[in-house]
Amino acid sequence: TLFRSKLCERIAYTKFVVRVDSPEKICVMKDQPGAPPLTVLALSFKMVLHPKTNQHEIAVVAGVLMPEVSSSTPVESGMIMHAASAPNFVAVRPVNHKPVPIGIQEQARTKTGGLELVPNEQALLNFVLAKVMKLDPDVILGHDLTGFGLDVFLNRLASCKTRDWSRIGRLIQRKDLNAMVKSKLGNHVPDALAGRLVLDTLVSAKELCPREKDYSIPALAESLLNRKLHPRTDALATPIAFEYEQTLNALLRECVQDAEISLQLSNTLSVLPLSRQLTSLSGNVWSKTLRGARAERIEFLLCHELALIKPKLLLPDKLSKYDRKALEAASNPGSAIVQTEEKAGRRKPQYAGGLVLEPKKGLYDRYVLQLDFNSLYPSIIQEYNICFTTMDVDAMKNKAEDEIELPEAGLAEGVLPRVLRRLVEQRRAVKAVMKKEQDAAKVKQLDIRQLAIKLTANSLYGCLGFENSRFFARPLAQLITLQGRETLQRTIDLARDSFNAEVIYGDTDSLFVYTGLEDMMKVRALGTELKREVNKRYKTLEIEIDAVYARMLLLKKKKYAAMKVASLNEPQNLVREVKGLDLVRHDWCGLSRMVSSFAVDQLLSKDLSADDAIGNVLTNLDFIANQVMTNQIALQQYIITRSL
DNA sequence: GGCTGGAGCGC
DNA sequence: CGTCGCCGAGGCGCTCCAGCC
Repeated sequence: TLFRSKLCERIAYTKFVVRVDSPEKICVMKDQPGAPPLTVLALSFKMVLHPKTNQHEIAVVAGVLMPEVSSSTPVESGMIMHAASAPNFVAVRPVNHKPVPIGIQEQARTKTGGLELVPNEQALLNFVLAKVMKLDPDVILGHDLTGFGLDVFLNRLASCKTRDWSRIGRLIQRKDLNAMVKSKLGNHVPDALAGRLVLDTLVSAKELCPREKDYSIPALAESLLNRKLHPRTDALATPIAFEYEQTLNALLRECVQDAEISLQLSNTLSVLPLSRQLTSLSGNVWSKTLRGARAERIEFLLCHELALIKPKLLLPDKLSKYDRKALEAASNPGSAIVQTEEKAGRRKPQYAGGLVLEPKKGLYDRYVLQLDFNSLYPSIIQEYNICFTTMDVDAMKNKAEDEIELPEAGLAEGVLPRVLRRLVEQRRAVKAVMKKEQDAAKVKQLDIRQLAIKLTANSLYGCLGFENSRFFARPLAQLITLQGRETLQRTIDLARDSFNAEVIYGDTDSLFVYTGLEDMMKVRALGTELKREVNKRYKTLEIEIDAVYARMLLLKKKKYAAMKVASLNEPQNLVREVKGLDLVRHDWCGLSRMVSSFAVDQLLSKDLSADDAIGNVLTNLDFIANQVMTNQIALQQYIITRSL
């Protein structure tokens, strides 16, 4: 039944409300007309601290609107530039009861740059609510919205007792917002914004670019958008910046730029098309995919898969911590209840993980060959048909690792192997399209998509070992990592025994072989031969030549640096790769990283003997020490970043 | 000197 | 109209550091 919203009881701010008697009456349309375009509103805030309450208050809001965004195809970059050149609005209010500078007042009067001047925070909040109502965006987008911006916004809406606060979403909500934001239970942003998608580019970037280390706007703008930004202030501004036209103008520009950059990041990463595909893949709710809840995606993926198999199976209950404790207590009535301190951080490991070889430390100056298993854990699940449908997980619950046995050969393919096989097939298809694609931008987007499929496949294993997951099955996780360790060990033994190869290091799914060779053709031949010998032992498991290094400095487990041959056809073209060393860690200052980087460059230099390299390093150390003593190093170079 | 816990990496 | 639900979080391995006994 389709109601005009005004005629029925007010449920939503939308034009129409559709009410369905039963979920069974909902079906998927045949001949889908294609998804309607989305309206996207990028928001950005600047906060100040209230001097007495020490609470965040909102002082500036900027919005950039992008209408007619497709959720199926990536956005062309031209459209973003167009949207960015005209911010939809930027609003500012006086801070600490001091009027904003005359120049800013003048800008607001003449509406230059869409600037709006409002008398106080309450008015600012209402201004935003009115804008959101009018523009009615399907997607509200911004950087760190869920962790900061919208969170503070909701808190301010509550504190200022704003009328009809739920206009920020599409559902009319009369709940007491104050009670909502003050209850300790998690994040209320998505609930408050019911009916709109919340796209937090910080959350998305973390999921889609796991190798990135700095997820701040300037860092992401540089690495993903190739844009170097001017040094900027924090989202938390100082009140004094509101007293001068120049500093306030800079603040306003920054706020608009943050919204614009966030919009560009979302487009570059194709967050909307990608999250929509991921959602279709797992059959969960889109807004949850955007929240980055991987465990829930896997849960839905498996629930749908289980609904298809016959005979039908009961799904495992989803147990909360409380449920699990109650069950535990019921099964051991005599035992005392062990109070486990649940800390927010990482717990102690519950089972053994990957095998890490003790490295043969040193500087290697001839070719090193690196071989990697492709998607080791997903492959193992498929190779050995590991699944709760092929094994009696309950019976193994309290067994030691070496008592857990592999499923018998010849059983029908389990649910987990089948899901993974499908994911692998899809990823292969994406990669095939990528190879044919000429457009570099589209290649990048396809690359992100295949990465996302890979991440989904990899997090399946993670969810088996995750206590709060519906499909938590520690014995399976244990068996998978055990097979991983054995697979790597067998490969090392084979390399040593059949090829007389010197394995100098290996971590979980990789091994590094010192070839002692200087002829690339021979290195490739060895690699190919090793690969063939390993792969013929398995159906699904597959090892590949991951890299060849011309020089390698191996220091410790998970700490090494090497010159990687960029392309096997051009062995002269080398790229530095550094893992785990101080110079890749943010908890060391810039100066330290610089010195460390110089040392690594010297040691890995093709044209230098080790002695000469060491000599240069020592000279450089003296030079830098002198600069430090004579105060010639910028203070910036001494800053370390570390969370507490 | 051994132990523990936290941070931040690697996979 | 308010209450109820009380969730919301992928894994382990390793090094380095601080702090404690």
